Amino acid sequence: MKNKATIKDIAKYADVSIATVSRYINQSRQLNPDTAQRIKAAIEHFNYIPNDNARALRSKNERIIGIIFPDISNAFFANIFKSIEELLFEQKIFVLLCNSNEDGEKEKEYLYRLLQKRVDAIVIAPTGANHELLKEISRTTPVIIFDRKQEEIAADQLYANDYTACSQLTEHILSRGHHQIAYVSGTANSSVSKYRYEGFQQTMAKHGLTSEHYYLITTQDEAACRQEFHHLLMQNQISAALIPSPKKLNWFLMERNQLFLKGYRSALSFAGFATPAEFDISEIPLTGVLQREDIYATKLAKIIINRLNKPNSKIKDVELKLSFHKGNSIGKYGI
Amino acid sequence: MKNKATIKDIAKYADVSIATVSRYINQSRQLNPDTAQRIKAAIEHFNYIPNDNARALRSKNERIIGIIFPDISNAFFANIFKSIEELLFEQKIFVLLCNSNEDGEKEKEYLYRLLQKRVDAIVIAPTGANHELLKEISRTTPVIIFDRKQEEIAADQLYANDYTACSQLTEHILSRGHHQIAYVSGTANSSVSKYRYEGFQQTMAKHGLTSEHYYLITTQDEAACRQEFHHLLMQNQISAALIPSPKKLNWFLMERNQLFLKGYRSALSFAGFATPAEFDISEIPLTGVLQREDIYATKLAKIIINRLNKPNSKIKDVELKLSFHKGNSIGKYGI
DNA sequence: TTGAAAGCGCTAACAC
DNA sequence: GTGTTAGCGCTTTCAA
Repeated sequence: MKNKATIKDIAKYADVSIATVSRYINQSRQLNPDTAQRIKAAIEHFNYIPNDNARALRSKNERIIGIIFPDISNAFFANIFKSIEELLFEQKIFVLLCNSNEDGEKEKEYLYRLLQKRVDAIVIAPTGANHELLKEISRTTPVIIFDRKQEEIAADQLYANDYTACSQLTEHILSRGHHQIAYVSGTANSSVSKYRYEGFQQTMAKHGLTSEHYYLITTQDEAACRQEFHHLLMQNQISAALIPSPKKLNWFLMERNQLFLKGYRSALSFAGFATPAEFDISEIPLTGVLQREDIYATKLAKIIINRLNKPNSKIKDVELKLSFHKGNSIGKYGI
Repeated sequence: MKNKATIKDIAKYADVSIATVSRYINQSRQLNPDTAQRIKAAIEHFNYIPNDNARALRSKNERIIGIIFPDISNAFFANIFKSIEELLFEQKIFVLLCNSNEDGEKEKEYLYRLLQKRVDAIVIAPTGANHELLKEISRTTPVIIFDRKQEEIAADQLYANDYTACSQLTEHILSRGHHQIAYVSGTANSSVSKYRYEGFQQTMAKHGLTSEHYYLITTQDEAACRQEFHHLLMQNQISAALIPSPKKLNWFLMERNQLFLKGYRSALSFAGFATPAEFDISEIPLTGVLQREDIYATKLAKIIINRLNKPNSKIKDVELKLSFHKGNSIGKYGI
């Protein structure tokens, strides 16, 4: 590939200095119409496109951020990305998208690489493995922690009221008479899973129900997890399942549909955390906590853009209040 | 945020020249162990991280590519991204992910911005609106055209045998006796949709079936499209539906499940193009063309990496041969 | 309104 | 082994 034209080529061709060309490009000063015309012609002649990196090196304004998500094929994160991308595009901000794959080492490596690229900010839904590193980075580079709250880090954070929401959901299940409950653990180590589980556990404890009264499913693997759901739907011991993750709830609904279509009607009640997609595909009105990606995305984009424009503004710590929808998927116990 | 340390700071602190620091960082030469030790200490003292942009400016090696996809929330593209990201990560290549949203203007703007960033390559599943621009860009920057073949552009291309695969699928439907068929159009303007439609249409024509013998659904909007599917499933005029897009096939399966669960058993046969996910969620073995994202991704990554390492190597034009799976979703006509 | 020159943070050729 | 120096492509004073 041949070398691209530089500002020098333009200057020489238009018979002006490079400073003048720069002024033309940035429209930072009035130029003699004649000069401007010559520069314009030169730019067209060479198909000149300014080098943004050289520009950034000089003027310290990258207009690039890095986003580290644990799993971009997870519809929740994919939808978040899509939504904020739109808002960032308008602000002429580029995104280096990184997939940590829930792997602490990979996440760490990405953090270093993003720092080398001198991104204007790092948005991250952290694995939890690099807590100290994030704390340190946040002292010199804007860090925005998304979805998974990190305690004791002085950075913008946006997360949900996971503890409370899950606690309320548990209360509801109990109020319908269920006392043998299956609980499906979320991603290991993530704060989201932790808080939701605490919400569940402590609410159970409040009602005198200990770990003997619930059945914990900790499998993360899709096939194995669906196998567990299968068993759950076929038996009668456990009367309700609490699935506090849209992705796993989706698997559950798939599994349930399969059985349903084969003619098996399970009596198992269920509830969980869901995005609009799961509410949509469930044929029975879902009882659960709705996580609207568009709301997350709008708030997240706002925080990002604000941080870039006002690097020294006060740190934001936003807890999204998720609302709890009462459907029919939790039946009255025994009926 | 305070300014980051530069190579100068390190040099001064370690009492060496910046060249020596550079050598230490790049391990490009043997250093006196003592000197190396002092530099190491200085780097730790300042928490120094080299500026990759300055480096790239000098040595012309960005190790960044741009990817423009039409819809990253589409599971097909999200999975492709996830898979190639893994391979690119190993090669220390960053990705600027751009969502064209099927919008030609936005795509055009992204193309210019990527050129300004001097990306090493542009990977694009084009809307089709910027054909000429792409042709021009491909003369100076490596362009890799994915999924949607663009005629007459001298760039690496990876796409599927859409015409043939869809033609075979149509043959199969006809061989089972169906002659009143619904065809669901894909994305407007995309070459994928075009070739698949031609495959369908010409195969129909070969059997003497013209546009009177099939019912075309062109809606792109999700709700409206599902509404159409609903009608289709409830009536008896049309006996088979051909849905040549995983995304829409997914909507179709959802709609079908809803009806099924409500007790309605539709006699409609159906087939389409599907990723493993759709094969998985369909309770009846699906008849259709399987699009394995992992295969696309592996080939795509290989092309990208090869192009970056050998910019002048011969242009690759790869047609993926999609295989056609015979399930049970196309019943024998009248049964 | 324009040009000359310094310099952003780094690499690489050349010298010692 | 290490330092000096030029320069990547651009912006931004400072002069004129």
